[in-house]
Amino acid sequence: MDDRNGPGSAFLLTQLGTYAAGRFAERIADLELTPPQTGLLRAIAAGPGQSQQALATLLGTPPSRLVALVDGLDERGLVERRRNPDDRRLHALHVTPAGQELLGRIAQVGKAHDDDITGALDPAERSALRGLLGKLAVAHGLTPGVHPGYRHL
Amino acid sequence: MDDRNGPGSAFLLTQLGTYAAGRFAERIADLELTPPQTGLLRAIAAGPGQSQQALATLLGTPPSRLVALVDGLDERGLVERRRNPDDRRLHALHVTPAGQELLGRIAQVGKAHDDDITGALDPAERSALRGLLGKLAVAHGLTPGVHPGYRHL
DNA sequence: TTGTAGTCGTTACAAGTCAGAACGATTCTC
DNA sequence: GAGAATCGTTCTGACTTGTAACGACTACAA
Repeated sequence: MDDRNGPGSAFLLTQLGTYAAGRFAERIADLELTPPQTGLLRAIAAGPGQSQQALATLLGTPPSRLVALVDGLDERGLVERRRNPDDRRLHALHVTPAGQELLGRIAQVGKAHDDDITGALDPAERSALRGLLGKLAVAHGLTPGVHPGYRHL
Repeated sequence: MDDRNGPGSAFLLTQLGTYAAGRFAERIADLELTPPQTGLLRAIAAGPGQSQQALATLLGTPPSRLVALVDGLDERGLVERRRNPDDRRLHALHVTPAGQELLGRIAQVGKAHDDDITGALDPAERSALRGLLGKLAVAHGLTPGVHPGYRHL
């Protein structure tokens, strides 16, 4: 390969991305959450009252997957399915107080995770990296806060 | 969530990483290769004559998975299993001329992929990004050229 | 030498995950 | 009101993956 120049940025990006995803999964496992559950919980909190189908299209997952995910969060009392009185087919999803409290802990974990990943950089470098990554995310039209991982979430 | 500051670098990293991985998978699909096959082919080329078990531990995959992967490359004449005369249990893996030629095309695809991913940055920014990502990869002890994706490869 | 333990590659098996089709309940349209 | 369409759910089939057993072969010990 053309390793005379070392790996390209794209390769480093996927390498670091999967590494970071793995570390994050380990961290939130302490909260007994999987990455898909975490993403779903955040998506529900970001737009309360959304229907499952709306979330399915937003997250890019088949509706049948959402059922199991919502079930898991519902059974633990983190999320509620409220019947929409105007259209009783829809289930309006809301985060419970317990879910809100857990979101706070998720935020703490996310912060620690971020510090861990970028720990080798000084503040100026961190800021520069953040700017460059944000620029790329915008350029490729990535939805803020949503993973493009079709299979994982 | 703490989205008042926007997403952290770690989140952007996983988001861009999975996105880049998906785009790369699409590109090499034109060569009728999957990402795991591509990684394996490169690993064999990087260290010719290695045994399958050595590769399994290097890539972090169970040996039983390697069998199917090597089978796929072997059937297409890209890779050879040569019997090691000193220890006939081992299969020394080598890339065939056809495999070498395909590696050349993979390198071209990788270059185009890299330009695509970092296309929104000017040369100075690309260089800066490359430096920062390389620093992080070293800090986290990532093996050069090997994905930490336990499931994908 | 013989035999016993250990290693390598392979195969067989079981568990889990996922997408797509089919189904009831409900609503919209004509 | 009747039929088409929508939402959530369930069911089913295909696929993937790790673990465990198996045969071939080697290394070490008596």
